[in-house]
Amino acid sequence: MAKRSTKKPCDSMPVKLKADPTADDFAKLAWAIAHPARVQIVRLLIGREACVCGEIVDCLPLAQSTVSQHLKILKESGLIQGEVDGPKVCYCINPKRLEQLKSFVAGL
Amino acid sequence: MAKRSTKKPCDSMPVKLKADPTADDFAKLAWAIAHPARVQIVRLLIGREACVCGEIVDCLPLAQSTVSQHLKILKESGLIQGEVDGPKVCYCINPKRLEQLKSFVAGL
DNA sequence: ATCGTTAATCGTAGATAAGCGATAAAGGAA
DNA sequence: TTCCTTTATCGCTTATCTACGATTAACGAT
Repeated sequence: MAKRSTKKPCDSMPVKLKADPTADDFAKLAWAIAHPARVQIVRLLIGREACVCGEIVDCLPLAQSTVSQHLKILKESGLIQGEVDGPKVCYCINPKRLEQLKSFVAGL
Repeated sequence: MAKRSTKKPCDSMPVKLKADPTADDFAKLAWAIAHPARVQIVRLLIGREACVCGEIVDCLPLAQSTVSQHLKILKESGLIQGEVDGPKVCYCINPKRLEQLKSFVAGL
């Protein structure tokens, strides 16, 4: 499978790849779902379209503060959004950002 | 956008989600590409189908030992494979594993 | 104003990641 | 054998993640 001496070196890109903003954003999105709890949160939100933070906490075997941190990470990636509703906060998926992630991966 | 009191609590899943092996594997794959350098390495390998480690080092603004660590992480995720070729090591994408990642994300 | 609920933040501890230089291991060449 | 090349690993430092309990902040209700 592996090509050996027949393969030329980095002809097309002999220079160092600069910090690729695309790769940075890709990695940022991948990082957001690079933890099982965050995968589950994202799936949960996709499945029910919106969910109050407390419900998410009830669905995970994690402390409230820990879930809150995961939600913060997901929010910072842009994958989810939180909307204050009185004393509660309702989280939902950001469809545009999700599509961005999908196209990144599909484009590999 | 956010549903409020009209949305019922976790009716469909009131119990804690157990450690979902699917989510674990998903997170593992996402983790592998959750770093810009690893995104670039994966793209590089997809684009040229195989590449000697030294070439990858030449393409990235990182020390050889650092690149080697990233390659190790990618290898552990199953996304890439390394094949020894004399003193060199030729890396290539594992298509099956890549497809797995794609279907995970597409299935979100 | 006070209480109760909800969620974010603080502080802390332990684990892990990221980066590098230096060294080791393995193979080819002289 | 002795070099030279190539890659993995070690040792180390710094920074970040993960998790938790406790506290704070914000809101509704009484």
